[in-house]
Amino acid sequence: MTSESETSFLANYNIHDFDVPLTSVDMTIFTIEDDTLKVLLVKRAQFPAKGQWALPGGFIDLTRDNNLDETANRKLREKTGVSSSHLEQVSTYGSPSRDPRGWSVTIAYMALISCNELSLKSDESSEDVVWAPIDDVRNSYTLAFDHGTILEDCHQRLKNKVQYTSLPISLLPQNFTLSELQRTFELILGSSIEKKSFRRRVLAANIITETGELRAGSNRPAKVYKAISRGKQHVFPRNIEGPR
Amino acid sequence: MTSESETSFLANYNIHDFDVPLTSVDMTIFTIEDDTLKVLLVKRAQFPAKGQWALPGGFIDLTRDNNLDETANRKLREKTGVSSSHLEQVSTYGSPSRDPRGWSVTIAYMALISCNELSLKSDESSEDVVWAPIDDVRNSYTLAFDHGTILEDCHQRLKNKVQYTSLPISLLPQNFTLSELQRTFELILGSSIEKKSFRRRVLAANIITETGELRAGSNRPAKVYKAISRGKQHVFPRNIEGPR
DNA sequence: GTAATAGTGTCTATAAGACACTATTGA
DNA sequence: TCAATAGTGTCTTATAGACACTATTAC
Repeated sequence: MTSESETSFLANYNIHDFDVPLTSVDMTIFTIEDDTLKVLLVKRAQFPAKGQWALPGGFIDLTRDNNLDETANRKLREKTGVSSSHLEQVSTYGSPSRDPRGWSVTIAYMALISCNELSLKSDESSEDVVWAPIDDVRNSYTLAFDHGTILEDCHQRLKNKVQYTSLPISLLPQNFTLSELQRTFELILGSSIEKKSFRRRVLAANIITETGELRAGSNRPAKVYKAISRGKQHVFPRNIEGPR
Repeated sequence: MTSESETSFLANYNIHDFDVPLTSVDMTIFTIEDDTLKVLLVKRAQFPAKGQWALPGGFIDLTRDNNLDETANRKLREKTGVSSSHLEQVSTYGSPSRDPRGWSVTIAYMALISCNELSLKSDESSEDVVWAPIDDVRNSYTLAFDHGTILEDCHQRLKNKVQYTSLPISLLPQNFTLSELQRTFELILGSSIEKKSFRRRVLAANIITETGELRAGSNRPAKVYKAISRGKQHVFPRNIEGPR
């Protein structure tokens, strides 16, 4: 496959002979806490944009990462301690002006995690880490670079996907009740869902199974379910329509 | 916004002090010709993978491109002469092994164009340019790098989108009949669509309008339509289901 | 007239929304 | 008993598939 002259071409090839953009990975990490959809923000401890809020992210480790998903997973682990969850590449952004260091490209990932399986970690790159309610970000946080746009695009992707996939299951702990799942869908969708429709739809899709346990309360106990294949998303052939 | 110390940080920052991946843009350009879905392939005139078939693409021009879409549009123009069409970012790929020059990232775009508005152009980077029928690629072409995977992912995206968007309109000339449009959907979908269902769906969506012309033939002439807003895709709330 | 393709009428099937209903718990 | 939430029965509505039907042209 590799001819003799290709070998010599490669021997003489030096990546630094050309101008290449800076390339990084940024993460929009969603969770649900206190009945609210939240996103992970870090206060940058280093230049550029030192002291500003931003999405967590960083450079590809060329010696360790074997692909972009590994970079994203590494970032997720560094900030949250979580290693598995729904991880999805959303979009890639590039321009000469989005970072003051020059032409830069960032691959944006969206991650969904259950808030009770994690422990937030600051590190040398961030002086503070918070779960910001998504609705507060626009008013209470000024995000560095084009992270406002990236966050909006990821949020929009999540809102779209709640309409035709089972994705929000990844925001819950392993075990959950149908009411909890419905509430999660409603939080993302921003409107209420009719209970019977929701249950029919989810149960007919054959993606969750009863654990046999019951969740007690001062009311009728709810059946506890878990995903049949955790992390896999079901695609429905029809959107949730919402109230008519 | 930019503090005094950030300014000095940037003055001392040299992108070449760090290892950064090679970054490129690759294009999967679809069209329909001879009642067949085809994809544009180029035979590489330069190392690496000289002489192999590949998707058209290349490096970001840091002095001219203002964002990644501009890079993709430039590549599209260089190869086909077309400047406007449906252009959509599909996915970004990165690994140390996908290009022999080292850790590399490529942003993959999908473009849909009408075959009668274009003229294929070879240039110094490609010794040959062809429209390859999508079904022949797997058997008759060995693609360089990971372009086989990229092509499959883009093709899958197109097949998914035909089920719930009006995207295939972008594969036709400005004017078209409903039968031509239906045929286009069927080619991508890989199965027949019931005529009445298709017409109801498309007409109810209010995305095309009669031009007033008729397409003559040795049969009843067909009404000629055009897109109301060319390039914009309609998203249907339900998938095409196909034959029961 | 026929062949061929354009275009319609209308029935059935599927899955969502609406909403009233029953069920089961703790206090 | 009541309050509260879990869970069901069943009617209506919207849109897709099936398929037979009519319409309009060239020859």
